[in-house]
Amino acid sequence: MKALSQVGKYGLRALLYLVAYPPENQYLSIRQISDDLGLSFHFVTKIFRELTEKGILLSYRGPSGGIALAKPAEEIMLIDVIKVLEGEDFFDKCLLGLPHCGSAKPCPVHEFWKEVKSQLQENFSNTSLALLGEKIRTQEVRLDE
Amino acid sequence: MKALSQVGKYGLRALLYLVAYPPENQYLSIRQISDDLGLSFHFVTKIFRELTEKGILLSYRGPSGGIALAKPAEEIMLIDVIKVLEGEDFFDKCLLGLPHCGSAKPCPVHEFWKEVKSQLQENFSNTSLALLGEKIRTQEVRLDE
DNA sequence: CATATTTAAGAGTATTTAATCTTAATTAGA
DNA sequence: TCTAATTAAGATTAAATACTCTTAAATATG
Repeated sequence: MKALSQVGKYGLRALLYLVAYPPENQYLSIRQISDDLGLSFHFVTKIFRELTEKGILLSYRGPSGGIALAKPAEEIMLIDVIKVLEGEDFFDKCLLGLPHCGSAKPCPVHEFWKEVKSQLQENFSNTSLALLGEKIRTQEVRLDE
Repeated sequence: MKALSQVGKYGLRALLYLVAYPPENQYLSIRQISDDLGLSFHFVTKIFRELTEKGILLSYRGPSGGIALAKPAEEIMLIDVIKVLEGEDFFDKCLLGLPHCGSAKPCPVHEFWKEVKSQLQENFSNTSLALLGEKIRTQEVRLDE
């Protein structure tokens, strides 16, 4: 199941890299992230621009410039990132693509799909980048490969 | 969340149409299904060919030809259809696209995503086309729009 | 002020997915 | 046997997504 686009996958991985390995009091360069994760520098740059415009990242140009979190990682929830990268309507879509599907005109799998989306949304709403960053640092989970 | 491709969405809708409104002892033409659901005849034909090759449908050419279920609708589970239309690995993919993600090398959202996929897989495994067809016939749910 | 380093912006290209079109094969019925 | 109705097969086109490239703007440092 391909739930996320490449933008979503790469963006989330690159962002988590920053959260897991933040430079102290300074910016982290996109080049280091993209090289370390084996992602396209230009593609990551484009994705980060979106995150910067939407207030999740700060960016700074010039030598020793780069990007940084705009807020403490404790205050950024996974759902905020997903909604920027995949669109605000990420959790609103009918599994069969029916535009008027809803409680009034449910599609054949509406009720069940609603529950799945709700579970996802709740989890993403309660998971901070800080939590995931910590799991990465302690090597409980991995960001590469 | 775009869980299914157009092939999956159209294919499932078209198949459910057949299940909900089966002609007695005969084939249903693809033209009637695609016209009624407002889908491309050629696209649906291509999708049905796949379902025929994989043993979910029977097809018959010539006048009063068309397609029919290869087995009783009670014996066809949603998961069988999804796996044909979206690939056998539909439930095996890492949310972040990491090829080696698994219990040995989990990605940051592995555990949670595993549960979501498992819930989906279980539901799809326990839902027969017959059940959904009945819901459509009784207008408890809808296939159009 | 010159240069190197970095992100910003957007144009351009490639790949994948979606959809359409054309022709062939099959079959029923007049 | 002819014609119309139907699916099969695959070529072709269109659109969306995924990248890549080039140039501009900002800024630190010598």
